[in-house]
Amino acid sequence: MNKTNDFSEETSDAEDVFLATYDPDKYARPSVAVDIALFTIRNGALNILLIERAGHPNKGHWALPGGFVESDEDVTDAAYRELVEETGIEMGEFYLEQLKTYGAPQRDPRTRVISVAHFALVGQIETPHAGSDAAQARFWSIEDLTELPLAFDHAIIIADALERVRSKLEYTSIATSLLEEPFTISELRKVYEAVWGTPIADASNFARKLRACEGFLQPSGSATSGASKGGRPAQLYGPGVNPILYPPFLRPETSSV
Amino acid sequence: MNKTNDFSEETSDAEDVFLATYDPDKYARPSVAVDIALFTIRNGALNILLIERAGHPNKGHWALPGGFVESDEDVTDAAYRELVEETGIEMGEFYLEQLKTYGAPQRDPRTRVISVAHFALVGQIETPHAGSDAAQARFWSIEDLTELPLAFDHAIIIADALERVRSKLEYTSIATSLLEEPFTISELRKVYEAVWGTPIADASNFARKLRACEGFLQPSGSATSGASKGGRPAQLYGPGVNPILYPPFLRPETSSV
DNA sequence: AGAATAGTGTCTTTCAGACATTATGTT
DNA sequence: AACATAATGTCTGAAAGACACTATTCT
Repeated sequence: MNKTNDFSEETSDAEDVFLATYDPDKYARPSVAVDIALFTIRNGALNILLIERAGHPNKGHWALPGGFVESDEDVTDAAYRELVEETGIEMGEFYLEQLKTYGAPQRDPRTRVISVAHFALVGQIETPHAGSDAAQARFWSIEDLTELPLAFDHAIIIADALERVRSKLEYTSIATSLLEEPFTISELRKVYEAVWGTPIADASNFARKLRACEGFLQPSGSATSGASKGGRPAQLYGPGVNPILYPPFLRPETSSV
Repeated sequence: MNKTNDFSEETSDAEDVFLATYDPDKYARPSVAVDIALFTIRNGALNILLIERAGHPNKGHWALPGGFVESDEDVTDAAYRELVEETGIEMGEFYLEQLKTYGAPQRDPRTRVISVAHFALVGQIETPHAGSDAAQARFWSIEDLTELPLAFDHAIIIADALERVRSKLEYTSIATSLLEEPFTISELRKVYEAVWGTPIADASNFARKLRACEGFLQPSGSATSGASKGGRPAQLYGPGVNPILYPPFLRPETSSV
């Protein structure tokens, strides 16, 4: 294994044995894409942004927004870029995290596409216009997805993203990314209820627990006033310096199964 | 967007706008590889399999085993295949799970390689022979890695894999994949101590908690006999039908930070 | 006043963790 | 007998969850 071409040394992630038996067809390079499950709260329900496919295959089915990774671009940077391009929201206005990579060979029937899926969370956002093509873009309530035809393996990606988000609400502050600042603990509780799809039995225990976790919520000092249906004004908060909720607030058992 | 070539429809994971402005250089297809962090227990310590690089770059540095994904192969299947090829262990003798995808553009200085990292757990295993090339393969204790030069971004991958494994011991049965069956609860506890790098304060509470989780351990009915330094024989177990440990057994705080 | 929402007090149950005790084997 | 390891009993404190009660606003 001491050839003089550009690949005389074994590649970083493979061993010499593979280059020794290199077959350009066998190792044809796949396309690498990112798909993003963007969640937001609308009318008290968890929503996800989907794009209707204008062409075959899966014409008329709904797909996650996404795009190809550029040749000199970090994979997660590609996810940020795509989300900004397709929704118009600004960097720093949303939370984004890598979810999982989907690499079944036939997941796209036309050509090999390996997709690095991400999920994103945003507070208020206007409905994005469809892209420069004819595809339609809109938010769908999570509960309505069962009746919606979803493209490719995107139903699985969405299910995995949902489970990840639901799980991370238990022990992190990501729920605050689904709200504008400042927010009340009641508003935050309603986010939890929307994401988990189940009511939290005791609002006062929820609030007490979050307040007890040092640095988790940052009190703004001010409180709500007016414009409500009555009731004592609530303290306003922002996310604190501590993104970890400890002890965690676990989902009711009915929703975790 | 109604051309007549093979890409007249937008691709599954990208939007028409990208194909409309398609630039073959901009969207040059990267190589996609898998890297595997294979853990096992040796002499009571957590070990990881590494391969010494024989060529530049990073000559003499240690790297995770891995290889390229084939053109018609699922990404996770590639990880299984590489592990079997490079270690000789059989399918079903180890646990494997996708970890995370690493896609920084310069992570391999020669060419764009996006790596889908996995981690794997195995019980007893003989030291694998190096591949067909001159590279050396051996297990390293996790504690010795600080002094070891690691190739590319593999130090980060290993750190992420370690954290994932340590975390999943708390609420799943994956630790049993680091043992041969049947095993005693003491042996399982020593796995936890090796992975977490910290002693479990009270062995009896640990055993009681695992036994209390229904279906987590499958009693074999028999017990150890002889070949020990004395002491009451222990019951022998295998992994049960329930892979979730609930309530979880959390790490001592000293090791989780 | 009455409704609505925010927040506190407190009790019960569950569980983590410490530690003492019993059980059963080897040397 | 002495020792080693396995397993049980029991106590304390932390936390979850239920629920009664107080606080402060709007209509």
